[in-house]
Amino acid sequence: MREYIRHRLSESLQKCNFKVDEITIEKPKNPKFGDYTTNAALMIANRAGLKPREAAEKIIENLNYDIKLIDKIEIAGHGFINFYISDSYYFWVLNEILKKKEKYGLSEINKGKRANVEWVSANPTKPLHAGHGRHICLGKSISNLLEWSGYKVIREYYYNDAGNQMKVLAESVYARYMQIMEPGFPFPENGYHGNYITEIAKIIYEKEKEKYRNNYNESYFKSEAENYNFKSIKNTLEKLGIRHDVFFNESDLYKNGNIENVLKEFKKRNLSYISDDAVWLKIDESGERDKVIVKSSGEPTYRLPDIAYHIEKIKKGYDLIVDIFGSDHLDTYKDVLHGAAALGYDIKNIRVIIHQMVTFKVKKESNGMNEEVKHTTKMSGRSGKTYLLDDLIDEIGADATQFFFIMRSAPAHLVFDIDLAKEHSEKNPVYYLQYAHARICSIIRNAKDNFKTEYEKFLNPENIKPDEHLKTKEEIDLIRIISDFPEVILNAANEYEPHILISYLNQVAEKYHIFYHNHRVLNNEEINLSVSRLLLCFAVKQVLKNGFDALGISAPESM
RNA sequence: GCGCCCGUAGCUCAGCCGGAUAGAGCAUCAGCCUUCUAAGCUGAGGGUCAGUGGUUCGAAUCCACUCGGGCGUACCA
Repeated sequence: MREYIRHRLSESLQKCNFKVDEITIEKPKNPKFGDYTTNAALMIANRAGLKPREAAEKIIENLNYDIKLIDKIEIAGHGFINFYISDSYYFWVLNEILKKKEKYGLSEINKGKRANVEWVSANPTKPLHAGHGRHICLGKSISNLLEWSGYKVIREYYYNDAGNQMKVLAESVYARYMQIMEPGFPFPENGYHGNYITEIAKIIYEKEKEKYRNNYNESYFKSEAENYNFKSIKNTLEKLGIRHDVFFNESDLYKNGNIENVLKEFKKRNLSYISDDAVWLKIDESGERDKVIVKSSGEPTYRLPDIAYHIEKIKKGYDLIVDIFGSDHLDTYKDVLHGAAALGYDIKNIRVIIHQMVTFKVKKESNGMNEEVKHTTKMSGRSGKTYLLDDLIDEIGADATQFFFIMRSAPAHLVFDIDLAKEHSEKNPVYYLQYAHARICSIIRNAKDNFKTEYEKFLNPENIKPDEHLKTKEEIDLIRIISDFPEVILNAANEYEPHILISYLNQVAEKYHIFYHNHRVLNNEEINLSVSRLLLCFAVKQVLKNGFDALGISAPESM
């Protein structure tokens, strides 16, 4: 509809000889200003030497449009042109929803294109903690949204199984293993401290007893620890319904010589130099921002394999490559992109999403007083315990976890109110949405069980014309809002912002609850009205369901 | 110091590629269940859009500066 108006408008503008670079057509906040509005007249008035209202009149005179779609066009305010869309258009959309069902809202704009989304990519050195949640849930929803915009999405996990960290991990486990037999055995200075390390050591001891006592086998301890951690990570992801298509092993980059090749290329193009026995990558003229890519010890820093990895992704020819990072990785991705670009690779298809950190808020009852306790991302209080993502999911459920982590725009800091998320009541914003869906399911069940005639007509609605029966404000508002769904979901995908979809679905649920409160759906006396309302309910249910799918939350049949 | 992000109702946040009266949830207060789920609906109060200056028909939105907060600025990942 927006595009229709845009086309008609530019035709008219051409006829009037008005030149304008970009006309904006938007939905006014206030419904009394119509369904769509344009400021075209205000934009061109100055240049055309006309008053805005005069320009608006001229535009309308030359406007050619279908009166079946547009009821009326008005000039308002200083020179806004407001379009009022006819109800028959919205009833046509209602029919479309009922036809397209689970495909309603699926865009074809990116049909045939492939997108690679890489996220999570946590190192198998420790279990996922709650702070990881935002990253994980954002990536899940963004991947879904891209699918709704038409992409074939490849979900990828960059598996970082090389480098120094794994060595430290193995040594940490070995130390705990030894401590079972010799409590005084020294723990490595920069070792991993979590309880899970001790847990892994115990498992090894039970399996192998004293086989490795004073007989350190790095690769054995490494692989035991790695497997344990990765299993735990995958298990947590599984709870959130996340499955990756590709696990890309960092170590492969070493095995197949990619790292070395990239290093050679840098050298050949004079983009790197040696200083203090380390290899540095040139970033800019000043040299102040140059970064070490190979340490003096001969080991690469993480930047080098990251560059090689991104080059691999670019070579695969994706139409879109999405990287999702927390703000703590801010500087590194710039170096990585810079490195790839410096070697002549095209980085224009790479889109980097940076999200801010999370603060968790918990209210604790202590001594009868309410004490508000805030934890930061790392959630490592004095107790030494970290708050695991797993525990969060177990405590508040997968849907609330998903919802709360994506309910704010990525660049904004997020305060996660755990008590609110836990609340199984009207306070919890997740349930507001899901409840609307469950209510509809309940009505459909009721129809099936107690309104046989209506239900059969509903399944076979050939002779039912909803536009003859749905006349009230609540019904029309509802039809209007669900007709926006394709536009909104595409917008959320283009912006990589799931929260756009959340606020929209909130409006849908709100309109539905109002409708529900004011009108009874099933009614023995007015069969066709009941069936028409059933059809409307079904369409709303479909929009909610499709939206939940893109967000990554479930659509409960009952609550 | 430098780079990125944020500053909007008591709290958490939308709105930000300029548009008409700045919105939502929570919290507070007042109403609505013999009828398909009250996890719902209706109403009320609550604002110097951090500040100052600029750009223009018009600024929460764009620009500059100031003040606050977060993150980064490693031969850690």
